[in-house]
Amino acid sequence: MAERRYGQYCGVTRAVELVGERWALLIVRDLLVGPRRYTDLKRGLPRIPTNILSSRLKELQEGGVVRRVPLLSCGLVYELTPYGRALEPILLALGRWGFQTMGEPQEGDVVTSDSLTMALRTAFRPERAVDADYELHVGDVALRVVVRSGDLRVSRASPEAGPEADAVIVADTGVRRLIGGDVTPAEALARDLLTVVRGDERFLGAFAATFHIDPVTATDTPQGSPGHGSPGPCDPAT
Amino acid sequence: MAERRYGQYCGVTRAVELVGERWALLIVRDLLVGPRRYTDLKRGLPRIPTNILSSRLKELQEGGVVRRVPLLSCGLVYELTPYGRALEPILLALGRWGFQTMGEPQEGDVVTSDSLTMALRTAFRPERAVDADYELHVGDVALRVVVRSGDLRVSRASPEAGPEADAVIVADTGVRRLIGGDVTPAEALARDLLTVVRGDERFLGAFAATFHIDPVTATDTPQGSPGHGSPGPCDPAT
DNA sequence: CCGGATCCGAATCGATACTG
DNA sequence: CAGTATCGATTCGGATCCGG
Repeated sequence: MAERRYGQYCGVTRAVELVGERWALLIVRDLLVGPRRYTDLKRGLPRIPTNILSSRLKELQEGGVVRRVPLLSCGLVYELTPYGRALEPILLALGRWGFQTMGEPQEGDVVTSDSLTMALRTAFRPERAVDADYELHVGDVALRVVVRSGDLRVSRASPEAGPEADAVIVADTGVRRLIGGDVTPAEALARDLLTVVRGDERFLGAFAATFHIDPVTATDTPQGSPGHGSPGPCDPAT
Repeated sequence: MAERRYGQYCGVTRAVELVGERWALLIVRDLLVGPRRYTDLKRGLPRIPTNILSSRLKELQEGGVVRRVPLLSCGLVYELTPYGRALEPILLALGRWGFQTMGEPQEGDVVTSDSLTMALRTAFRPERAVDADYELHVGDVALRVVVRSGDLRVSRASPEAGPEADAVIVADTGVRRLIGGDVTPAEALARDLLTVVRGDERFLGAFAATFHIDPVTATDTPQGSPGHGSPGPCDPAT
């Protein structure tokens, strides 16, 4: 099980050797939410084969990204090492980047608690954040989302204790267009992309201000430096 | 050739579906330096099978990451779309992350012009940059590295025109320890990790100030939020 | 239930050869 | 220069099984 190498002495190469294998970054994504048991990971990644999960965890441990922590008489959990946690800004940026071309969900796609939590983190704008307390339902995931003084805290919504949040938003995948700015809160309500089942509908404005991802933001360097130009002095056609 | 899906409706998932396949991010890395021909990419990725390069380029085009641009009577090049270029900060961060655990080169590892260029970009500190003009040799790659008023420009060193740069640094892979801060410029010279074949050796101090990657920088959130805690109220052992 | 290990067919990857 | 074709080696996916 020697790790598959690319044969280059380079930081990017080393990085993709550590976390570039199939499923690895999704495991890291879930572990960024918190330590997880083997079974939690399996539930959060419904289509991962168990032998692959097992291999990845082993490789991530060898790479110093993940640590295996036994709990006193309670089984064990996997958690990120400090080195693994340093991937957080990278995964948030990757999530923002991928968000922009997500389109509509494909048949069979699921939304998991951890992926939705990370999605909210990627979209969170501390500088525009409006204090509020939401309960957000997407698919069959229900999260409690508390925004307070520029800080975001996401946890699972407790099923029994009902009337706690300021607003309960039910938004099966339509929340993407709100966060992406494709629709205004009013439009989203009018087109029934989501509903506010309890609390003032105006909390939707606060939500849209707090969670937002704008389209692209490419660095507009004029595409590469000259001097590397193997292409030479030819103009692009069209 | 249907893209291999993970079955999750999530930004990170979408991102790894677009650029997570083997070799894809290394292709993007090279294209971040500038538009490249098929053959350039092949030379820059010596161990990529040509059919894989072909497949990846096709997939990256379908994903809107790469564009195929015919040159007037001069063949064609691949270049990043604006969406693809938006990966630049992510690849730079990944490069910094991987850099920290690169260790010594393995047998057969190569350093390519594009990978070294990107490595310099990942390590570049505009705020500490000292204006200078280097010629940097690593392996059989020779780059011209010009730092001027907080700006970095890297190009291939022209083999014939010799005496141009302020200093010529020859540093087969030892430059990693200098950039990583493992050694001071003086130590690097004393231990013969690199040599300054022309120009004042003090340019090495400028170089080390300008190009630097420090160890880790993990966000020190106390490891995940409570409320997600399936692990429950058990203390970690040890 | 938890934490995997094992087995096997299907898909992908790697290496080389070949072509317009 | 810019790929396609072929084929064996690996890896992945899906299912089952097993010890605590």
